[in-house]
Amino acid sequence: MNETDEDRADAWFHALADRTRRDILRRVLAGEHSVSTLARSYDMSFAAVQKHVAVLERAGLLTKRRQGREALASGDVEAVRSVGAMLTELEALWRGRIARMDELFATDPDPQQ
Amino acid sequence: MNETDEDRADAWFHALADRTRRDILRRVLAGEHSVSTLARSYDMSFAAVQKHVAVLERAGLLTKRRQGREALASGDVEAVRSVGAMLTELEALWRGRIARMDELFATDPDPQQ
DNA sequence: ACAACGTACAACCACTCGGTTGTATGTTTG
DNA sequence: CAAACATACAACCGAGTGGTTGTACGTTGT
Repeated sequence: MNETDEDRADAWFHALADRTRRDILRRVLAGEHSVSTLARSYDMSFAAVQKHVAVLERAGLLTKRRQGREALASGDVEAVRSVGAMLTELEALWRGRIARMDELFATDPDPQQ
Repeated sequence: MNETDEDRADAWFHALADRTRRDILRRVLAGEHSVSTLARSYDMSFAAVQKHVAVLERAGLLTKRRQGREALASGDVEAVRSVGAMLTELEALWRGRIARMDELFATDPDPQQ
């Protein structure tokens, strides 16, 4: 795990640590939405929602494309999978602990058997 | 997804959004460690590490048990799996979008066939 | 042309975060 | 018992977060 990976992980988890952003991500994973369409769904200013979208974009969880005056946001499922993969790596460490506990019990007096 | 779930998710992702905390979680998933043992691994005060452990504990990603004067911390793999499951749910939303795109193309002129 | 719309960003504010030091309390060891 | 150790927590501080309003600018519709 190099420094850049940790930077990306910081951005991923920080982006996901806000419920409004998680909700935005759900919507744009399910389908493309303009920023103002998203903004209408929440009880906060357009600017606040626009900043949330920008955080998700900087984290690489969402991409935008321009269509006329609208910015259409789309969720990036590959990034979501990368975050999931990190959690799986954490699980693997835990499985390593179990394996070592097995070793502890497997004090086989006759490894030949 | 009810309010309590969102609260838990906030705590999970916030706890994971710091690289020191992710590193602590890796260690305590791999095996039990006392808080002071963990603290010796990082270039910061004991109090700072103790606070990181407390954040992970409040998020339910780690549990502590007392043994004499030491507090032994252990990672909770079930919580890690719950976080992973949330990411999987996000992926499912994306697959829903693909399914709807398939519907769009499946303009079958003869559904009987 | 011009009004309305959609976006982006700056400036500001209350609050939180990640670190510090200091203090209190319980536990182990000489 | 006294000294050293492990933990917990309060108080503080600079930096960052999540929200606001205001402004600027390109696009669309009448």
